Amino acid sequence: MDDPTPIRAGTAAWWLARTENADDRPRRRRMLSLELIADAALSLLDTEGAEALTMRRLAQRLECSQAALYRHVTSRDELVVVAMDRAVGLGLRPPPEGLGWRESVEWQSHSFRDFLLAHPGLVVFMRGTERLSPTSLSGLEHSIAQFVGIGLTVREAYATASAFATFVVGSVQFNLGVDTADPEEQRMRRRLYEGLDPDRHPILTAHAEELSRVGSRDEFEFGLAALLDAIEARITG
Amino acid sequence: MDDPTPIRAGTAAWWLARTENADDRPRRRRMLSLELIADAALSLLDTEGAEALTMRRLAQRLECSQAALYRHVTSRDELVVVAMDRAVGLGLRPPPEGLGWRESVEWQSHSFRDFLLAHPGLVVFMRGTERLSPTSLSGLEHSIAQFVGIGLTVREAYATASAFATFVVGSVQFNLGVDTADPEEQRMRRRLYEGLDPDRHPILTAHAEELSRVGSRDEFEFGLAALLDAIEARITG
DNA sequence: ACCTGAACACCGTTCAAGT
DNA sequence: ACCTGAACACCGTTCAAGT
Repeated sequence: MDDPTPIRAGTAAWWLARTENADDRPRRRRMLSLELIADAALSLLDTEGAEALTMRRLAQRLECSQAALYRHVTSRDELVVVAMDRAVGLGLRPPPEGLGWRESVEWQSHSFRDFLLAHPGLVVFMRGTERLSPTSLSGLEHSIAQFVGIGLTVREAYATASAFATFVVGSVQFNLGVDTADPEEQRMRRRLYEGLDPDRHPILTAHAEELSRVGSRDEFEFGLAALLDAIEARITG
Repeated sequence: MDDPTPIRAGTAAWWLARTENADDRPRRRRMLSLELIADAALSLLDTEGAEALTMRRLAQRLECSQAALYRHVTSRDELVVVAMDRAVGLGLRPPPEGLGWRESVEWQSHSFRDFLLAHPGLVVFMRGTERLSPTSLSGLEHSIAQFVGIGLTVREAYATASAFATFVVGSVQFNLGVDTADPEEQRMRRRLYEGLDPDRHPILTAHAEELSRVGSRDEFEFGLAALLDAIEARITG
């Protein structure tokens, strides 16, 4: 009696069905619960990395059978979305009181980035499917309100809030493969730049040493400052 | 006689070894080559999606055994990095002549984004490990030169070029899970917003219809304009 | 010298069979 | 009503055995 065309996890329809049915869902006491599974998934990601998130290892950690997991979750994809919803809840921290809008947005961006960097196992799974979760929507509402408060239209505020989220998550994601802060990686990078053909790469060869030390952090700071400047320009004139 | 501590694909050391040894590597005529494998991988990604990139299916497409692939590539990870290098080569198009710097950067950003959107299967695999490939480094040199030409320091130009790459790839990546342009998705999103608690979500409920139509495109345009404005501000003031 | 079949240790998911 | 063992159809990777 399952739905013949299953709804893909993370779509609006999926989150809609989830929030609408929240109250009628059976709430018997059980050993296993969706929350317990999602939290176990997050701790698995933290301790053993992204590749370790398998149904087998999760079941092992929860001391149940693999099949038992499918009682609370229809697929691994769905589990991932639910786990990311929880992760967002853990990562979003309210900024300290009394900051101006710029410092506040800056603080929140850094805070969420630091959270992602501290939990690299999560990052691969952040694909935007957690954006409509209750947790994310609370953050979104708050973020839009902040931007409307300084003079943006609702629509602008929404796009702006989304762009910040996209940039913060995106910049961590696009730098996952390689650790640019690692001195050994920097040394190798320098040798790579130095060894290029100077005719075809005049700048990279000439500034090999300096450029080998520029990393994902610099990229992030530049982009963040740019986004903040753009808002400032828009509201002042 | 293999290296006891294998070098991770995509690190500077890996690209270094690859470019330094390029000339001594045996160049016998073979049916199979690294380029052929990488291109087959890309076409597999295009026609069957990201999950279809397996060694088995690739071997099937190339009419060889799985084991034969490991003669040209030490692991699936390495294959992915090589394939992404080729993808970057396909995606980077030189801008039309005669554009100003702003229009040129804008054109390049849109052009690469459109490439990624047209080949969604690739995007998951863009994790920054292809940044040091010969193809990417050519693009980087060109991009830095462009920014130095309008007055940025070499270091700023490097961070700026990286931030653009990060933002373009990141924004596509963070919107992979859900198609915000799909009318059905928009309709569901509207219902989701409308159904929220108006006390806790005053803006989302009040502007549900308008906000349900804002998508990843708007995010991207806002962020791109912000980055461009920031450069403009830096060089004029 | 080059390639392959077959195996190994894993996956996600299902379902008849148990209690 | 709930849970599980065992199976199914897949993975990436290795290697003895072939030619």
